[in-house]
Amino acid sequence: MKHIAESTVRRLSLYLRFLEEYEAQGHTTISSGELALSGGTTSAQVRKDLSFFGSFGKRGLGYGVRDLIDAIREILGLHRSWSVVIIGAGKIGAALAQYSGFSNRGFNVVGVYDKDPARIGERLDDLVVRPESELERDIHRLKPQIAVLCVPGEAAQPLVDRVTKAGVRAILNFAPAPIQVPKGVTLRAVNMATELEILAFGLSHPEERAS
Amino acid sequence: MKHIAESTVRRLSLYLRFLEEYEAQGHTTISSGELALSGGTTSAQVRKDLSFFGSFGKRGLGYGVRDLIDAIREILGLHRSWSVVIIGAGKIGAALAQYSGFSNRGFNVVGVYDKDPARIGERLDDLVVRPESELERDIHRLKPQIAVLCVPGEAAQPLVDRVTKAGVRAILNFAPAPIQVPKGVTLRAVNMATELEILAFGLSHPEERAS
DNA sequence: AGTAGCTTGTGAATGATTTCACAAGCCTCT
DNA sequence: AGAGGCTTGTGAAATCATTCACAAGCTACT
Repeated sequence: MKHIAESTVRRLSLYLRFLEEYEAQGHTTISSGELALSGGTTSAQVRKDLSFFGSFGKRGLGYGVRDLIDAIREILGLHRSWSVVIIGAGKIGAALAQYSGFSNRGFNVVGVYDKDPARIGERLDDLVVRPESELERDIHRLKPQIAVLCVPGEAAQPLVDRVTKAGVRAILNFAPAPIQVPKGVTLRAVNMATELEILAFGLSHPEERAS
Repeated sequence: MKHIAESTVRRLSLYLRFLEEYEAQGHTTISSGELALSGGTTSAQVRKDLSFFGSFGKRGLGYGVRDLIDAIREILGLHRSWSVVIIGAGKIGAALAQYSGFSNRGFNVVGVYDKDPARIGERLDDLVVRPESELERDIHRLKPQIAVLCVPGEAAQPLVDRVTKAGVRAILNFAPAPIQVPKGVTLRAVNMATELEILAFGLSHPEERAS
């Protein structure tokens, strides 16, 4: 299979969310044009995105909503569940640990960790904050594939090194620091400062930014 | 000025963060190659990114760290401060309201709002949660440029309509729903489910994803 | 069975972004 | 003052992503 652009994967995720809503409204079939509206894109883009993975529609008719949901879930790897550890039980980490959007989309939070003894033992719904020193042991036992990092910037890289060495294959980094991962590990970063700064740029240059 | 790609702006924000760290370490000068390492990019990319806005380096020498910090801050629109309202004082909204990374980078949170009477009046550091019904009045008075949305998906669009009508020019959307904004308003969305799903895709297709 | 009216799937064309490659310029050393 | 060793800034080339445009295929209707 050819290399797939991140923008394509991101749009598939968006389509999926819209399709689920659309199905809940009782629709059974949808055209690429309707789906495009939800994602702010074009019908050709929708069809091209899907075409990388196969053909899922019927000419003249469109796509079966349920079939397409299943197909995209399969493509994204959501036909199975994934285990997640959250590292850092501060404000953001705790908020994520209790965020239901995680668990009810097939991402099971199997552990929350912190360094601070004051936080260890704290309950977050049905999870209990555990000491960071237990990370390796727990990762070997529970085999989480994903680690979500919610620690201060300077703590991020050493923790990434530890969890990747222990076998974690994907990192979602909320820590405000750029990090390096070994080959074969997928990394994504969400940086509040960057998001705000992109907005500030847009506000400062009204002429040359779209929308 | 030509249209600037979002990817360029995103990298500038990254460079800025690295430069600040680099300055704190006592360096006064830096080459495009060194700067590229921090952002996981190439020296040519760094120079091209900067070239859209002018020339800030000295051939043979590199860039003055302080000068470049000032230049990028100016480009991004960070030489002034911006006012932000946070809408939704649930877990994520509250975490953001108390996140110091906001305020100490020139983004002043001037208000936190919620619909739930149980949350109104709650203190979050030096902010007090205010009722959503006061939004329009406060926006006219305080003139925030940016609204950060941390509400349930279905509540998002109506709130966006209200705040943009009241004069907000930029939206950072954490609500798990796609939203529409009028022309002239800058929008960014951060969606936890999408981030995790991109990771899941990476985990499911190890051959064809980079890194 | 044939026609009309849709909509998909996909090469080709366009547009955008990144990378290359090198002339121009600065500093240091002799 | 000239040579050597760097590093920038930038057109041109290459790569990557999106949009176009149309043949192919399905359904419904006559």
